[in-house]
Amino acid sequence: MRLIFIATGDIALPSFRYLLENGPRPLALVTQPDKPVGRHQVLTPPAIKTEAIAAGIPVYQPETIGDITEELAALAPEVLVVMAYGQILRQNILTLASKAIINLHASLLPKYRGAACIQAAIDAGDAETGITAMHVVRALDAGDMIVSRAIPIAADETGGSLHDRLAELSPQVLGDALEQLAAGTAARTPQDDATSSYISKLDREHGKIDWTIDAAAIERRIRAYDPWPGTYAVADENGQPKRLKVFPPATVVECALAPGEISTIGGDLVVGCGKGAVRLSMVQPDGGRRMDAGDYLRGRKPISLS
RNA sequence: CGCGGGAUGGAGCAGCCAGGUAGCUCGUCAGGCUCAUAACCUGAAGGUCGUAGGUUCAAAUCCUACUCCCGCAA
Repeated sequence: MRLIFIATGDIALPSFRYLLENGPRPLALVTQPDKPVGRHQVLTPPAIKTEAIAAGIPVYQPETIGDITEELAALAPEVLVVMAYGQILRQNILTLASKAIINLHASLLPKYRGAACIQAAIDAGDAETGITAMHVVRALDAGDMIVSRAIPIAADETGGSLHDRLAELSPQVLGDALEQLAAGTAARTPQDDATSSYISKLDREHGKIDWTIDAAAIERRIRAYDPWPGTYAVADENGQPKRLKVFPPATVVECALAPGEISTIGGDLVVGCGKGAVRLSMVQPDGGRRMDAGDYLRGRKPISLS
């Protein structure tokens, strides 16, 4: 089967490797241009590009994928596989493949269409999530579903750990979908728009903790948003507002504290929430490195969090 | 050179602006007290104050350069 792989995010790496090892070998990889990364803005290629080059797969990095429509058409692809590419595909790309254009999405659709689907599943307290393979249509993540697989979400699951486990699950879903497409037995299950939800892209500001909500919800969010976009509070250190990043694990405890009020009993940092309280174990103050909450309390003297 | 914060015994910090004995909260070790303790008391060990220069009678502190860590922005 003639296949072109379109992906940027690391979540697509295991699926790409799967194709390299088990076939069909991709005719080409389309990925986003190298981007400046980190404090020094070093131009960095996507990891998947590096692997493609090592494997001798041709790589395209157009600013807009529509720019290389002709080059891709010349490869006469039967199937396009898209995963975490980061660009909306135009109509002329959608009709490029003779057989199908499919997308691997990290949720059990129709739940959590959109970018932050992994975080959303943890944040909502879902018992399971998964990978769905579906046909790509013009509406984002709304195409008919081919096949999906689910995995349970652990009690201490973080966005990072779930991302990695879903990445490892993806090749199985991809394999299933390709096999069914080749055999002509692929399902086309329409998504129920009534039960769908859309999750927009997250940025750091989404990580500001609202201490007026339920402690259990805060604990889930701390896990869901780790490592991206991360969660933080604003600590009042003698009248100076200081940003305090918060990392898992956090635990829900019974403690009568007002939202944002802190207790340091026993060396722990316990923060009051709208309902209940959370004990934070790992934090990172402004200008400092990540440390135990107890260490933080030893040197800094926060009055409250907001 | 995108903007900013930081480097001080094992941990987290103060001291720096107005140079003059290395400090705080812990930890570690030894002893004491207690039915008991992440409790309390007593004592001890442990620091080239990131690196290299400079100014000075004298530098953690002032000046210059460098290294490393971190946040923001992307």
